[in-house]
Amino acid sequence: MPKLIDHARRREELAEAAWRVLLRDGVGRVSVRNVAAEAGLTVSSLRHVFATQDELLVFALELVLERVRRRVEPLLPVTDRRGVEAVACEYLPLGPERWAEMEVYLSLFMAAGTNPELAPHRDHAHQALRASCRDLIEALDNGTDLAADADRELEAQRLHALIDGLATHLVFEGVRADQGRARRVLRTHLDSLAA
Amino acid sequence: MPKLIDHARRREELAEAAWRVLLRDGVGRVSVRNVAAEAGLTVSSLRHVFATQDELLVFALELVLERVRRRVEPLLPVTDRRGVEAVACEYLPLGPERWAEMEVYLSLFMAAGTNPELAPHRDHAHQALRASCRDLIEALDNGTDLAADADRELEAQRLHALIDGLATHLVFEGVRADQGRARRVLRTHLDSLAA
DNA sequence: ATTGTGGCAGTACGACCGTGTCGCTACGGT
DNA sequence: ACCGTAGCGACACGGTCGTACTGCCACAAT
Repeated sequence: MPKLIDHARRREELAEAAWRVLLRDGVGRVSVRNVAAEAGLTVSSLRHVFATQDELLVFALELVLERVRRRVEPLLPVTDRRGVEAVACEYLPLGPERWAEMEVYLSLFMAAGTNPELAPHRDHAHQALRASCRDLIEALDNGTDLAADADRELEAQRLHALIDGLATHLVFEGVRADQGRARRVLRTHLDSLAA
Repeated sequence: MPKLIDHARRREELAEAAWRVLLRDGVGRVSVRNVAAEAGLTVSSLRHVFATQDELLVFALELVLERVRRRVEPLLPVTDRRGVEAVACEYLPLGPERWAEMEVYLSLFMAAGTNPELAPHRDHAHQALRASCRDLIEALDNGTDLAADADRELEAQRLHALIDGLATHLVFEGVRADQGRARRVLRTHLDSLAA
């Protein structure tokens, strides 16, 4: 065997290079050439690790999802109102790094509309966030922070939509959007569920 | 003067051809060549009307916004709870045609992140929808359908986020998403504002 | 010392891109 | 009847794209 490479590490390096290209030049410029150049490698090296462009895009999306999972996991299981807010806030792009992740996430989500390779990963992430919202509503219910007559499934969908809407707005409004405002909207929403 | 063309009409035809290309092949395939072919014209004809690709994209976005304005305008001014729900529902992509418009809208919004020509139009549309949500909350207030201690501006932002979140979910979930569900979530939200 | 192979560089191919430019054609204004 | 010009067809230029392919090189295994 000749020189060996840490494949997992290189995959992450290339995916992060893909993020930077996407953030700087848009999802349409995420080509194997541009990403390889951004990572300081040749196209051949990139294609040793990602045989096709789609593999690269899929991994770049999965890396975003994994980063979010990694942040949320230590906060589980959620038992009280405070925990619900902590997890929900984790889904919002608060801070430049998470803002960048959200931009990548949204761009690849839109790209999944016409990219069959991306679509299953988008759907899985969408359903996972929906399930997480169900858990959050469930936690509020156990903690008596949810009105007795509330429709749990419907409230999970409402929370899911609100989180994605707030996140989308933060992306649209740029890195320097008012993040405290988004937090306050989320807090108000959670408060209103108890009434 | 030689043969004359209805410019306004042709601009709309070309913009709708651009929509079809975007929906079928993705925003990355909205090139002057593809759009011209979709409209059954030559590139030269297209470029007689839209000198550059950016002009075409901007007009395609503006056409979406104008269609929405045209639908909402006859519902104004909003005075009661019923009117609020009618206008808010108009912002959701209920039905295949509006679903397509929303997909175009979202795609071009994301593209605006790295396209300076598109960015002002995105910002204007974003602020216009925010203003409309403010009006809706105001209407609820006048009709005593808003809790007395509610923060109007914050509630406008919450409604805005919920609408965009629901709309985004309907786009993600495809044309055959459960639109009645989205309606029910919206109704529940408006109901909750009175409590 | 030989050898097989992972890693990487370079090049090539065919396709598509935005845009500029030239020239023809047909028709409205005179 | 003539003329200018809007409309449009065609082509070229320089660029980027994904991907395939060849060949070199260093090093682990033998």
